[in-house]
Amino acid sequence: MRYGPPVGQRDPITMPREKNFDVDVALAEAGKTFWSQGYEATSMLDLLAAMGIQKASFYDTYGSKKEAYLRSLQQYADSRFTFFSQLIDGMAPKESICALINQIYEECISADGHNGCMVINCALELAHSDLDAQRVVQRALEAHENSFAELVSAGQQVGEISSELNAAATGKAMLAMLMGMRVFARAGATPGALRSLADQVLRLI
Amino acid sequence: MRYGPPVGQRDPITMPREKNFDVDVALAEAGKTFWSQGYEATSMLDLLAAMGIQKASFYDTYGSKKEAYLRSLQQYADSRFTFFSQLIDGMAPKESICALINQIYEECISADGHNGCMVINCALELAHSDLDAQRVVQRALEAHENSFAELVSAGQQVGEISSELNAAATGKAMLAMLMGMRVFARAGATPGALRSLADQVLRLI
DNA sequence: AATATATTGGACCGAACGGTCCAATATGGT
DNA sequence: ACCATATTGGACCGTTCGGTCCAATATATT
Repeated sequence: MRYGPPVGQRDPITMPREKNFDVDVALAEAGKTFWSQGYEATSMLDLLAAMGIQKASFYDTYGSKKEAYLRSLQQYADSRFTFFSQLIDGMAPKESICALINQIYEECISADGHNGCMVINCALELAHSDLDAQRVVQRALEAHENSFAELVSAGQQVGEISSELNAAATGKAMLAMLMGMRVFARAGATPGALRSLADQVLRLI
Repeated sequence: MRYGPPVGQRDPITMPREKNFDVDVALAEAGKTFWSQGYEATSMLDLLAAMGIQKASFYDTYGSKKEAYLRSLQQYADSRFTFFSQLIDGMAPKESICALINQIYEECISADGHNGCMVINCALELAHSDLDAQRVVQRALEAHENSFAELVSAGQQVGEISSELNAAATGKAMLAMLMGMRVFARAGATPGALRSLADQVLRLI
């Protein structure tokens, strides 16, 4: 509590200088580096170079390397989920599933494809020992799993998908296979192998 | 203190003292540590404590941290492949596939299950930037993929599996789904979720 | 006993690590 | 002009990193 004169206290009338870098943009650049190299293998020098800011600005804004990592991971997960939702907006259930699979396939064979999925990378590197990371990963996987399950269920209701299937289990299975595909991609699989895998996912419905 | 004359020259007749630790056993202990923590997150202190040897012995025997990692990874891949081969020895094709899936499921829910598969862990952490690691990973994945494909093909020949299926693509798909299962396990999935995934793999044949 | 090697335990190395701190300076508001 | 803050660039910190080296000692063979 401060009872005396407002020495050193913020004056609501005079406003400070604003940040001249975009916090989210710089965070995204940090995320790309973490995504490609992993958490441990990324040094502060790597980060600052990618973000284009100085060390003091980094610690003022993000607190620590791990906090920045977790924030960038959450940002990645959120943006991917939003993107996927927009991608299938207005599509029929089965068409949506096909679109999602093809989108992931395209990403796998793209220039960044060998980086795999940042959530999966985190699942294996950090989520094993860091509970905060594990929470983010589990929520992200759960969200995608539920999306697939709901699409399967919706497809069953409109008659596009056999009602014999267990929608929840099938959704989980599709996600698992796509995760395997991401691992294959990061391990350096050929586009042909990845295309084959993408086609096989559809055999689950 | 050293008594007597200074260090003499090597005598090809007199034989040296033998190592009093088992090189492969110590390597396996190192492997367990790498498996659990990953390459970057494992320090030399971690390694030496797990292996029960001194730093000088380590560098005399294994050369460097990375060489030890690659050797332990190869040892892991070899021992797993041998174990799987023995597991299904004498079994029918489809029975073999079921046994392999159940074996992996059991490992996923075991005490070490949250460590996932060391080959997959390496695929995501090191194979991305280290060509030697990538070679080991790709050969291991290829071996398992071929095993599944051959089992599917054999199952087709004896009428256990529909001849409509593409054996190579199906084998790859099964491996991908099991890889996803391993990722789920390392991310902290429940036994029930993993059981569901194991059951879903069989829907591919 | 003599000799050759293995192992130990720790000192030591240069480099890199994540992180703190500060003086100088730039930039926004009133 | 004045003030509050943001940013810079770098010095600096203690720690840990992977790795080297060495003297002392243990263990094998001849």
